[in-house]
Amino acid sequence: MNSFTEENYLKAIYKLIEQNDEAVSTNAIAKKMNTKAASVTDMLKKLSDKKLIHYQKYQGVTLTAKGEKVALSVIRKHRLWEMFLLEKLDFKWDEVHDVAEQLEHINSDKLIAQIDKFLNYPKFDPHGDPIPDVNGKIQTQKSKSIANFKKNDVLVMTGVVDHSTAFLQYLDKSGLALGNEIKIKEVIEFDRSLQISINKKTTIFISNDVAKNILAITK
Amino acid sequence: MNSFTEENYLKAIYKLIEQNDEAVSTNAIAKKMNTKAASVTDMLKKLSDKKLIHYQKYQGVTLTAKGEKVALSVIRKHRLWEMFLLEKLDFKWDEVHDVAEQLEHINSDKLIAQIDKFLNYPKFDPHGDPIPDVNGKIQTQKSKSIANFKKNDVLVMTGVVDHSTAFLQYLDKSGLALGNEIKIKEVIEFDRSLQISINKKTTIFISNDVAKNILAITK
DNA sequence: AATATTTTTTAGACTAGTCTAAATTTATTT
DNA sequence: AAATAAATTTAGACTAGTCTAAAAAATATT
Repeated sequence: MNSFTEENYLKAIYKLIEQNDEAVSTNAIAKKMNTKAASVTDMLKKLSDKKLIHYQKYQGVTLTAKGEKVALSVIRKHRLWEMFLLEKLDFKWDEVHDVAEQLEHINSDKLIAQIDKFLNYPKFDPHGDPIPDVNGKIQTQKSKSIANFKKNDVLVMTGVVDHSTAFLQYLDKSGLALGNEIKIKEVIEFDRSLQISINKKTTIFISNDVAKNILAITK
Repeated sequence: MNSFTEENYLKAIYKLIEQNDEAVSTNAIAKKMNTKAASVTDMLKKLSDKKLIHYQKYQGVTLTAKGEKVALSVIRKHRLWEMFLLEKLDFKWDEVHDVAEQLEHINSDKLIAQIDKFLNYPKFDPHGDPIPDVNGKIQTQKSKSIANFKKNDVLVMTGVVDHSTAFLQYLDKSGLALGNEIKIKEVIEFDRSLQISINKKTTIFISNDVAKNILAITK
């Protein structure tokens, strides 16, 4: 078994690799983990001994298959617990992270399998981040503009193309935010404008111009 | 904040005090915690410094109000998590303990309040053990023979008076086990025999002699 | 009341994880 | 290609929790 600390290091390394797709430096890990480079070096030796990372002095690290599996398992647990807190226990987004950071280290295959089932096997969290399956497999799916989807598609908003204040204010006013569930209720043929529902509640109309600037993935 | 280990020591001390209602010895704690007396002594010093226990060398320990509060909070979390696993995630009794041992240390007031709410504020776990409330208050209730209850009472079976093999086999055959929910469906005036349902499923008849030998508390 | 036994504590050592400060290696600049 | 700067590692120390072995205190036995 791996300690909480080891799991946290592996998760941090995974996320850093994900960002730039190259070996990550001791300093980068230290920054992410809010610790000192010397402490990181110590841990890297240990993880290397356990065959969880590829590590050569001064050369940065990558994950071994074994290490990646552990990282993905932690990420899976984190995201499932976040979903659970949000959907079943009425947590707000800003309350979720700290608790999930603790829960992600609970060690019980059955527990996480049942939580997964309880949530009806979600593939993405409300951020649009994919939830790895039991085997660590990730549903990779590129965010697309919601103008590309069709009637009755259920999506999760993951980003925007236009980052102008004007546009963001418009989104805010319309009640659209990252992580929202968007369902395409109607596609108007004439001008490709959309009728969409947000989080199963409010329904709004948006022009094709706006739609093109909102990124989402299917839920 | 207290470490997992400190919480576990406090919980162990609480339970030992509960059993005999007197100061508990270093050895008793060592046995309960599966550790050595020397380790216990070290921890007792620490807990004493933190004003969580009353400790004088060679004299055994009791909990301070502060220490008892921590212990009760851990027990509350443990029992609520057990209920949650059993009732919401289809765990079996023997699968519950190890996971609850981990979950009881998760630190989030909101989380445990929501779990409590989700379970509809249970006062006893399926063992019949009381679940302390947020303030550490325990619903004390003595187990009584089910011959003492009346029609429509909903109970939790907590024990037996007669421990003979014959009786236990009879219980087993009847589907009666510790922790079962028993509802008094009917009390026959004539011979004080009972019609009871077990876990909302099977309904059986038992004689007053049998009823006198089954202990339970109201749910 | 003296001796033996049991219980508890102390002393010193070990592991996991962290730190500071110094040394070493790599990268950058001139 | 030297010199300087930045990144990384090593050395040694610290805390939390644990252990074994030995010492001290309390309890039981004769």
